[in-house]
Amino acid sequence: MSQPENNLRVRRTQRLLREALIELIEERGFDALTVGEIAERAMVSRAAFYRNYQDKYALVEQIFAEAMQALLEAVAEPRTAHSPEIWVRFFEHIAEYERLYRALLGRRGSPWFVLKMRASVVDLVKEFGRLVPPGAAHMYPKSDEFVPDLVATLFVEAITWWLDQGRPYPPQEIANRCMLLAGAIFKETSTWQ
Amino acid sequence: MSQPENNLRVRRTQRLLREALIELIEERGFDALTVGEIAERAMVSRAAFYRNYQDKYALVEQIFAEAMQALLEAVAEPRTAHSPEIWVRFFEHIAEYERLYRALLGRRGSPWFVLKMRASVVDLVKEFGRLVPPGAAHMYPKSDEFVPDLVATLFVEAITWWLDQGRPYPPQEIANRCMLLAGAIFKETSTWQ
DNA sequence: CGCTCCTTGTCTCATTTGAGACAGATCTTC
DNA sequence: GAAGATCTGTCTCAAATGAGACAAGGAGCG
Repeated sequence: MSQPENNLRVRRTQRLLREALIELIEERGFDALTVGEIAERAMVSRAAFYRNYQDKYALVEQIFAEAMQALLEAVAEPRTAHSPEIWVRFFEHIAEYERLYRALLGRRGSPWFVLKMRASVVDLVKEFGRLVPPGAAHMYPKSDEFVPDLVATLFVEAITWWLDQGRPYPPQEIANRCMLLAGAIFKETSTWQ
Repeated sequence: MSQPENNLRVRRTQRLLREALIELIEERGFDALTVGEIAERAMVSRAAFYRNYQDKYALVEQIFAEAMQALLEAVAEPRTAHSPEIWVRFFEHIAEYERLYRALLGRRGSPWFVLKMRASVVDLVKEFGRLVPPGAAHMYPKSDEFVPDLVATLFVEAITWWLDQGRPYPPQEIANRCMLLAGAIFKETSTWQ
């Protein structure tokens, strides 16, 4: 259902369905959509939809998974993998996929995505979190799940705000601001326990 | 090959091919394109291309024909069909299909389109030409093919200029200027013979 | 409750398509 | 001009899709 499929027809059908879904989320919101509507917009039969995806959630989940894949790749570039630079890459990725994230995280999306997004960012923060405030390594107890969660919430909130405002400043700057805020959280919580 | 086809797969294939062609004309110019390239961009097999079109010229011809159809419909709206207003509709249509006309008429297009476009506009001018300069009806000998041709050239040239400049002013104004110029031609040639 | 309307998920069969091979044309490059 | 590559246009067969029907399950409404 989601393994790498190299058949051209299958890839095309899935691409058309993905594009149709994003369009329709923008127009009417995810919750209001029916499978038939998505298929019609994609110029694909409803039967073909069900041959490719279990339901509309499976479709959006694939979209999401691919975006996360791309996000990881953007963030894990060798040269930047171990510097605060990764958060600039992070927001550059968001900007590149703006349409997708606006649709999924915005008003017409669903709280569901926000939760999934946050979960993904939590993983990122856990892996790269020590790099957030330059020089603040190991400042929070590694076993503590609360701090990464908090920082991830901050980042997701920042994304939606940033996109809603029409990206008032460049990735570099929003990344810096987020890092400063995250740094403050790190410093505060590092004195706990 | 171009009769109304209501099969969803056929319509989808043709739509994908049309979109791919426009994209590729923008990127590399019409002449440089191969059928295989167009098919690949469209995510359609080369075999499917040939099942739907004789060659790339047939494809672009269909695109062109559909645009002309839309142009005629835009121009022939009942309420405006018999007033100089049609030339405003004309440029509004151009603006709506800007991407298409830029691709076809611009540098990356082909002189071929310019000729086809001019031919279509000649027909328009012949049908509605008397409306160009308000009150200048019947000012040129109807059998004279030269004047409509000249005016059509003027209009096509105006289109490419207008689009290349990024549409410096609204359809209303470019239409007015063209009508004034056409009017001058009409007046001049009306004294001939 | 009962009724209607819509959506879902699944199925079958006809049809369009994709993959790939092919000969011949055309373009490149030496 | 010869050789190698690329493109064209056509073909075959397997595979994915489209049309349409179907039962089941809500959702809205009187």
